[in-house]
Amino acid sequence: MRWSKAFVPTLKEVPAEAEIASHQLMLRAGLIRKLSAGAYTYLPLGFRSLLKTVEIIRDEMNATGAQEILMPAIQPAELWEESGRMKDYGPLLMQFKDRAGRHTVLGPTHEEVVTDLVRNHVSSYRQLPLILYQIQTKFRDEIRPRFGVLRSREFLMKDAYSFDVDLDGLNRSYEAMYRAYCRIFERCGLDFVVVEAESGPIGGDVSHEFMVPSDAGEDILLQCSACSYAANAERAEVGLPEQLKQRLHQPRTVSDVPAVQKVDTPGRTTIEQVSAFLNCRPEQMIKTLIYLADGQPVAVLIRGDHEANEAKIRRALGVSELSLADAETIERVTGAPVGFAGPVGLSCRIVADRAIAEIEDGVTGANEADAHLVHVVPGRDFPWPEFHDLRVAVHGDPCPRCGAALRQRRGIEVGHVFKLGTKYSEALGAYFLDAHEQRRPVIMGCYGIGVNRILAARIETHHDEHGIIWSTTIAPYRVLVLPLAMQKEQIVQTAERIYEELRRRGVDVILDDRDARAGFKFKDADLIGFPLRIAVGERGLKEGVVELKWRGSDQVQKVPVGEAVERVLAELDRDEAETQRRVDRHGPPIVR
RNA sequence: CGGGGCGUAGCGCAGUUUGGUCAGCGCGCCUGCCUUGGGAGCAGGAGGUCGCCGGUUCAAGUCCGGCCGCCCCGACCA
Repeated sequence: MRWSKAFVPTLKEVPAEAEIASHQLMLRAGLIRKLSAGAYTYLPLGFRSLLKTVEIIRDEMNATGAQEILMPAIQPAELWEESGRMKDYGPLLMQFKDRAGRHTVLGPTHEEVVTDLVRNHVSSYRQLPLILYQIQTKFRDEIRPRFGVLRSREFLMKDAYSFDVDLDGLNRSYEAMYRAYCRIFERCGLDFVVVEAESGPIGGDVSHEFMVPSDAGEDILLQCSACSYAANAERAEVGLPEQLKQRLHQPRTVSDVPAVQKVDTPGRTTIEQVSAFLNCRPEQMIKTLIYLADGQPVAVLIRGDHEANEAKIRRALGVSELSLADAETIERVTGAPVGFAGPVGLSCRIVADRAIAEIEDGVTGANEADAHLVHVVPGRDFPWPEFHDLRVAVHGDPCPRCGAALRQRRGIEVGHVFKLGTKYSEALGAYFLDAHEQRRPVIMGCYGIGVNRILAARIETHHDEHGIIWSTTIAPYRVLVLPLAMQKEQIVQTAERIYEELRRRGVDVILDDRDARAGFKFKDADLIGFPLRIAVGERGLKEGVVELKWRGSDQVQKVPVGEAVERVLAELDRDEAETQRRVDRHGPPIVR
């Protein structure tokens, strides 16, 4: 490509709308432009990177035996009613009625459509296993699109779906996808970690996320400082030290805590307000949350400085529906308005996070308006409750595997794999006949990659004050030939020769043939971040050399003009081999 | 959806408090000269219904009302 003919609108100044590095650089380097909130045009350079990423994904997916298909973005709403997901996915769906009045949605994901396909065309165990995938635009009416392409309303997703006859088959498919994902992200030049995850509205029980650690990430992950445990904060378990474990079975007898005392706390309903008003620490407070668990009120006790984890509560209670109770229910259950609930004298079921067992002299709501209780001792003033891990894990908590401290960091989710089981096959009726003529639901898994996010994550984690630092694998062009002065015949001719020869040898290369000053071209080159730069200038030519420089390095290699092309090819080969080594270094996946 | 901020030329911004030489600056763009190893210099020039609609006023970018768009924070009693 000749730069003079290319549509590459770079920006010297940072657009006001962009806050994080990747967003700013994608705009400045002329990779994307915004149409409206969460909707972006990919310009030629950005689109090249996107397509290269797609090709890597396709290559690795095909290598697993998965088969590529393309499903419609337009989906009948009935399918979503049928799967039961209209309810919990509803607000996220872009919906419309077509001219015939048919309720239609734009696909945010394709479990329904692919399961419909399979139920209609797979009826025998002989047709399984099967993995189908597609790379397609997804639509989600996000609450708040943000950070450029990191959370957008329209984005490119690779979604794969596996269909197996039994759990062993599912495990094999899952592992194959997991392995392929590691290879894909490694090839794209991402530093990623795999974490245990909550499956959310997709459903299923086992799930892993592929995270690129970065402060710009929206997810919080907890990683053990000693062992290999890593999990999304939504999922992370809190380790149980032996000492605390003992205590859970046997309330300590405390003799030096005075009797419970009721104190006035007019209008103080939050932990902050009460702790400030009564001058106590949030760690002393017993937060009492009234939930409706499958319609039944349950009081959940959480230490004041901790946060309840609804997924954990749901699992601990063994219920499918869980939500915080409405004001009316709270008043009925506790006898007090919202903000004054406490476990003392409460008649409904009570479950507590394990940290409650360590409170010796607690503060909690009095189940009476404008009043709290102090000197509350669990086991003395209210029955010793059942204990579970019910809170969100935080930095410093013990690892559930080895007890070492968990470290907290933020991460960008680039991929997610789920073991779905039979959620969709049963809801939509995807059955097959096994070898014993038994009718059984297909066992499913699903596997997603946010393609746009790969670009953003790479940039977010690989840039400097001058611009982007691409991996050669997904850079818009791998090589830039940069003649320093266009009015010097010899410079232009040399640059042209190298450019043409590289093209002939199959290298994707761009020639900056713009009649601009050298400094200007250098700035653009660094901003976009073409990995390998060949500068052709008067100074070098006097010695018969051109200058080779990798974007991420300070080293400039002087190479005789005649050897330039071979050297570039050798450098690219070396780089490729290095990538391959990194990919191969990934051993068997950590699938639990 | 709640809170906060913003909307003036392609980009970044000033001007709005106190209505009236208030259509401005820098970058970018065009023309010419000059320059050519890290976003040069000089001269000339093009480009804006001041987000939209309505109101107040002799007069509105500026005041009032409504709407739209964009960005950031936060979302289900703690």
